[in-house]
Amino acid sequence: MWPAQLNRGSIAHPEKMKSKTDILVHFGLRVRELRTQNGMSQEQLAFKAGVHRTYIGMIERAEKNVTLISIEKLANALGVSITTLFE
Amino acid sequence: MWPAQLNRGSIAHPEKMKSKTDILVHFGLRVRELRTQNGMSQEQLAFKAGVHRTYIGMIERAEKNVTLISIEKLANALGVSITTLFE
DNA sequence: GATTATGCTAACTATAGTATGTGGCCTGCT
DNA sequence: AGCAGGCCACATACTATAGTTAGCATAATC
Repeated sequence: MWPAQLNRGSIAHPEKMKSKTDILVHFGLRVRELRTQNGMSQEQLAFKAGVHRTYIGMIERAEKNVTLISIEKLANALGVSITTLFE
Repeated sequence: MWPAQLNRGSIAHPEKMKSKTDILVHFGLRVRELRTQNGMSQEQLAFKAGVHRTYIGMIERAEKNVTLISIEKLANALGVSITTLFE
């Protein structure tokens, strides 16, 4: 269930609060889902993906707007294609 | 034809040259393909996606490592899902 | 020539990603 | 009870760069 399949602006946040964008939330949840399915800790995934260990947590908590190169690294570490990562 | 479907490291670049990562190259080409299919100029796509016009050119030339939020903006502006953008 | 579209340069602000360290929770063992 | 290990969240601070801006150059078409 991806943002593109939801109404736009389905999550309302006052401007004064730190916004958690839909796409980041869903991406983070998907990463966590696949990671735990693979029986990996955040640290193991971080090592395998070649990113910092704290960064995985930030991604899963939708705290960072991850870049395409990092998306690919995560997909590869999780053993899936990028499209699978967004399904 | 995506990097995940190719051998890793298929593009060899000397370290002294600025590296054009596979995923960025393919993403840029895909964006340009869909943009031109839609009959849009870079400026029109930029306006529709809510990014700067020069940035579209940089993306298409694989000069920038685009973030997830910008990927979503581009997908929406091109009228496709993110998975379609990576097919 | 003019117009449209794109490429390029330089500089800027905001933030992605890194790094280190601490603290809390849970589980299992003695 | 205490202890150790595993796991994760969080705070702080840093470097590299994403994305923006303004202006000029180039290319293609009429």
